[in-house]
Amino acid sequence: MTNSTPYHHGDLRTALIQAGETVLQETGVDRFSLRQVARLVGVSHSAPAHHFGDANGLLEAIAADGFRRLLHCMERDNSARGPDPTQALLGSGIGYVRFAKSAPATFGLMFGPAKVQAGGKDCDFSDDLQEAAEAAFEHLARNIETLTQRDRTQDERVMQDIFACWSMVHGFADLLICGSLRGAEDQSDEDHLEMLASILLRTLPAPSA
Amino acid sequence: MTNSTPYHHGDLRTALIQAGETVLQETGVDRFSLRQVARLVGVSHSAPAHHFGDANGLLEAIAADGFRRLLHCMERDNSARGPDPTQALLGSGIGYVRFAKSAPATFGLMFGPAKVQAGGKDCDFSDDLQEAAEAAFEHLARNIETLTQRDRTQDERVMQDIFACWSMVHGFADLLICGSLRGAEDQSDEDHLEMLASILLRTLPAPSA
DNA sequence: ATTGACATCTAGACACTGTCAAGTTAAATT
DNA sequence: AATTTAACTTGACAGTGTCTAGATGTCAAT
Repeated sequence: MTNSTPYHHGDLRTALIQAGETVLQETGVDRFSLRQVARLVGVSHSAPAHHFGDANGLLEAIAADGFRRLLHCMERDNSARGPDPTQALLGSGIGYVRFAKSAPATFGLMFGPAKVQAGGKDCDFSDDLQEAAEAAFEHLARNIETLTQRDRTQDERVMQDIFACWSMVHGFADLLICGSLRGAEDQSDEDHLEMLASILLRTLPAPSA
Repeated sequence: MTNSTPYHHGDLRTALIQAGETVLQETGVDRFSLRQVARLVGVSHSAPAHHFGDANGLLEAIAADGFRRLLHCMERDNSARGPDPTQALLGSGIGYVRFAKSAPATFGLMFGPAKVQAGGKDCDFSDDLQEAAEAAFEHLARNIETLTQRDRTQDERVMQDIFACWSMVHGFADLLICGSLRGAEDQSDEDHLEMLASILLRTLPAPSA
């Protein structure tokens, strides 16, 4: 039945997430409105509440989706750089920044005020979020392990390497997004990524020959 | 005239900034409300608009104040570590993170969606913000210059050193705030700072002897 | 096929928000 | 002392999140 306005939207949940992300990018987090998302999809204003409960519920779902796409970006650029561990890790970092620039609002949401540990009544969304976030972390951790050829459960230094690398890439992405990297403003996107690569190379732990 | 409710609040502007920061920390950015700030100070709901115009105006003023306090924290821990350039720079980084943990909501605001380049009708607040932000940047830049004994206008590598150092410290602070540094969750605040110091030490450019 | 349980969505209401226009009061200027 | 100017209040409007109750479709069991 292809009625003009069917009572049951086929797959409202994912449609809301998609529309929500659109609204998020266009209007920013502060102007984000559940009702506007509902309007965009073409459902009543309180339909989203039934799927995501709270307004944060939708944002959490968007953030979880963001983490999955972040992981995808990292994996993509990681394997695009060939088998060398250093180059692969460099690729992951570049993918990280590339994603942040492609969806800055979502990126800010993912690492914004900690909604993860909020965990209200419905913890399933939070669980989904946490799972997606950890998957992205695992990708980075494994890459550093293969680079240093050490196990993070055996050697404490590996954890420090992970944090160091992650902090650098994340900070670079965040500062780039909010426009604080003044001197690099007039440069192109590729210049940014190249710069990240060069400063990352100096930070990366030397590969255990 | 110390009347109970004088018509003219002595110094409403700074009172609003102070109360605004309190509300920001307690309720988060999303639940931040101009009216609540006005209520807390004890003025009418539209009094803030007269001082800051937009709602973003107050947030910008809070952010500018945050940058000044950030600089203060950096300078404090910088000189507390003695004259050695490496130790001094380390202190600045520690001060950076210390501030971020003491006022996470303000910190998130400062590096959030770029309001700086918004620059609506009243650009004075934005100018103030930009000025305060650049002052903090200058502190870091000068410290790296004295460490490497190079001029950033003469040598391009200095700019890369600055970005590398800043990215690392900023990323560490941001990840720490949003609770993404899982392995370091059970540790105390001092442990966090110590860890930052050790991973920073490996990143910092070697002092030009 | 009918029934009833269930998930999905709508409609209306409430308190709250930001912002605008107009009015009121105090202070500063002349 | 009169008038301009700044500081603040009051009231109104549209928009928002969320709650409650009701309408509509779906599906399994009888």
